[in-house]
Amino acid sequence: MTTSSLPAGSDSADREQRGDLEQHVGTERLPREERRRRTEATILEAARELFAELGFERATIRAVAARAGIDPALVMQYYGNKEGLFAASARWHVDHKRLSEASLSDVPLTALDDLFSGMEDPERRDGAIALLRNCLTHESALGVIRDDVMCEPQAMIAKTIGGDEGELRAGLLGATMIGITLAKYLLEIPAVAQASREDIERVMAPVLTALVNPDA
Amino acid sequence: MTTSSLPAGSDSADREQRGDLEQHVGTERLPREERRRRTEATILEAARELFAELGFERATIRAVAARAGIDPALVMQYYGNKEGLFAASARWHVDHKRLSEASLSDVPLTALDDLFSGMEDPERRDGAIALLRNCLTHESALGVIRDDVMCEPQAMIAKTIGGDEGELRAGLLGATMIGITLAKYLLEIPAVAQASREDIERVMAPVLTALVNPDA
DNA sequence: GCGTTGACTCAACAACCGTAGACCGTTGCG
DNA sequence: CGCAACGGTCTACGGTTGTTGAGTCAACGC
Repeated sequence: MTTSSLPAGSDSADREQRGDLEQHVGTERLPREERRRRTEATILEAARELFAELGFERATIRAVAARAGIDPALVMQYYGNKEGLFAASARWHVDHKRLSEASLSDVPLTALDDLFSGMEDPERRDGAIALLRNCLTHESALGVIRDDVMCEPQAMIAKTIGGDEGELRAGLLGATMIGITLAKYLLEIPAVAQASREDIERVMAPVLTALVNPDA
Repeated sequence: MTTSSLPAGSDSADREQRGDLEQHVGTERLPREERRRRTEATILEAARELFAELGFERATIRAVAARAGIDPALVMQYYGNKEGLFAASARWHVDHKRLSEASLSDVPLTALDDLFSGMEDPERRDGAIALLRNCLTHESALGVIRDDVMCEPQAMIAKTIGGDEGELRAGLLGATMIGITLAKYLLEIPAVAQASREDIERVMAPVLTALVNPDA
């Protein structure tokens, strides 16, 4: 019986917040493997939420465990240390195939589309925000953003653009996309945050076209 | 030399790094007022450097004091608490007059110019980077970025652009500028970081013109 | 049924951080 | 000169954090 009660009076009251998902992973009886998978997923989901909301430093392992309804030590058992937990939490999905197959005139809308669908999919959203939120203050988050999110896609786009300015233009496209993402979803600059996906696409599409295809 | 070694020894051994500016603020004898001003400035400079390099959480008051060559308690005496120190450190200069007087066709280059001159002026650079570095994880840094750096200038630009899309376009201009700044100076995306100021201005000027003045 | 494995908890450690208060020597003023 | 004010240091407290190791109990294979 894994009590869903308060951790009595040990260290300090781990009363973070939540009436959210207080029940421990398995009040129900389950086969070991299935149970393990569920706990792992529960921890990961809690970690993603907190890393996304609070950032790496302020999201404590104790708070993650409390949100997942388990003991802090269990988090260590699953992910080794806080860094490992973060590495498993922060994820960004890039559609390489779609991007490499896009023609020059399709690049702007493809990029915008990838961005929005990623940020508006509840499945991917928290992982992406966790990554973005920490990319300025956390080394490994920066690494993922720089390499997987920026450099790699940029290389493909640069090839599509061509010329000796291809890389620079692709880089500036990436910078612009990051800027819009941050402004809308992290900084929540009103003018951008309140705008609909369609508004932004309509305004930005010709602008980005002027960036990647200046001769058009 | 900006090595940021982590404290190796125990609590009492505050031997951070040395050789840097180890001599205390006044080995020399100075009038009280002058002496006070100098220590204050020294602390602020050390704080700016560390907040810019490491971010708010990882930049400890002990490390700031060590870099300034003084006692940690003195920092508290000058700035009240860590939050106060940060508020005094993180600064962004916006040239309101220049921006409000710019004609529509001048807006792009004015914005780019303000950005670069701010980031390349050693006097303002660290304060700006300290602000940017923490704007995703620190509430008061976010407040300054959102209000003073984004919203306020955007309102002026929106007025210059006019129309019912003015605010959105001004917001997206701001988002783009932030994106380029982060990519070049914080994330250090190679394609953008290695590009010269002139390269970026040349490529982006017509693009930003298409954003703020789509009818041109 | 029984021993073993594995999921999970409990209690604690060691380090570090921001901060407070007592203390010291010099400077400035009457 | 003498005394108050001030710049500055020293020491320590209370709290939080990541992390560990021993221990508990149900699930599993035989």
